[in-house]
Amino acid sequence: MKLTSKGRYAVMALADLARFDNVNPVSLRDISLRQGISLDYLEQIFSKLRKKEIVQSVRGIQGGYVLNKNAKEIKLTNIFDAVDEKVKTVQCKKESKKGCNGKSTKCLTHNLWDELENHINNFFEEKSLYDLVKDNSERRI
Amino acid sequence: MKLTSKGRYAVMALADLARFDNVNPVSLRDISLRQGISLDYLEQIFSKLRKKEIVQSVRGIQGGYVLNKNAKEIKLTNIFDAVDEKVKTVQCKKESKKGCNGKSTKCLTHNLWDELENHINNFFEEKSLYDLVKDNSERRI
DNA sequence: TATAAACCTGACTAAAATAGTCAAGTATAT
DNA sequence: ATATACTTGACTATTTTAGTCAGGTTTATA
Repeated sequence: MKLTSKGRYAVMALADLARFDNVNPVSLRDISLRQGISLDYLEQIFSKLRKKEIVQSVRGIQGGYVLNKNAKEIKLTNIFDAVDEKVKTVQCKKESKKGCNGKSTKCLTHNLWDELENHINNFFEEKSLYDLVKDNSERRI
Repeated sequence: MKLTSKGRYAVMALADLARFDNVNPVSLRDISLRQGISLDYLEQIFSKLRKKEIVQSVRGIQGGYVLNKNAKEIKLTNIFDAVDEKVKTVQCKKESKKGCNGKSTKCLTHNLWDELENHINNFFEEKSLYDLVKDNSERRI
């Protein structure tokens, strides 16, 4: 059970962006250098973030990305959703909800996995990008 | 972020065991049939569970496995730990705790991942095998 | 208006993890 | 005796991950 780099990088990059986007757009190159994430990989990630309207792009020299919403309105859920970082506990979801293929003993633990998924997703629902940067605002230059 | 089959199967198999081990040891073959898990794979899993003293084996005809502790004392944490299902959110843990390699901007999100790990692990600490089977005891034959 | 910075896209791939299978045993109740 | 069931270790196909690579397009500014 682990978080993938894609989800982790997305949050790291947006946290970085949230701290530095006050004046100008932030270039991926800067984020790449500060966070130690490959530029090419960042481009993939930001392409998805843009499609989900979490960030906005500014092309050309001095271009980059800016947040498309207030940092308080961007939940971790939204970020993970954008980059396809899903919380999956069990496959049998798509089948009939009760009994999982009719074998009633099979999914003794079905409710457990549901609870676990909810438990984790609640965490992501409660945290916003703002929650991350406010704690680090004293580091701001 | 997903739960692996190994962890999931371990819990499913133990829940099955907890329901049926009142009288006799439960054979892996029975669990395999009821839960739809490959026998060979179950053997790998139970080998680990036995080493961690979560179950006890009984050899020979009519043999099988029994729980080695009261179901209330077996937490999901213990199960996942036994089969190496770990909750991992971030790699930089092993390095220096502050700043992650000295780059102070890098781990803006470090605390977040710690919180997430704790959040998930708390869930596993709170749930015991008994919690699973008590909810399903009315299904018992 | 040339040009370099920076965004944009899709295809490709090496490495790691996963989810098993397979083979060859050993122990013991009946 | 012997069938049942545990025991162990090696092996492997598939999938996922975590990127790289190549080739663009856009636009501020000198």
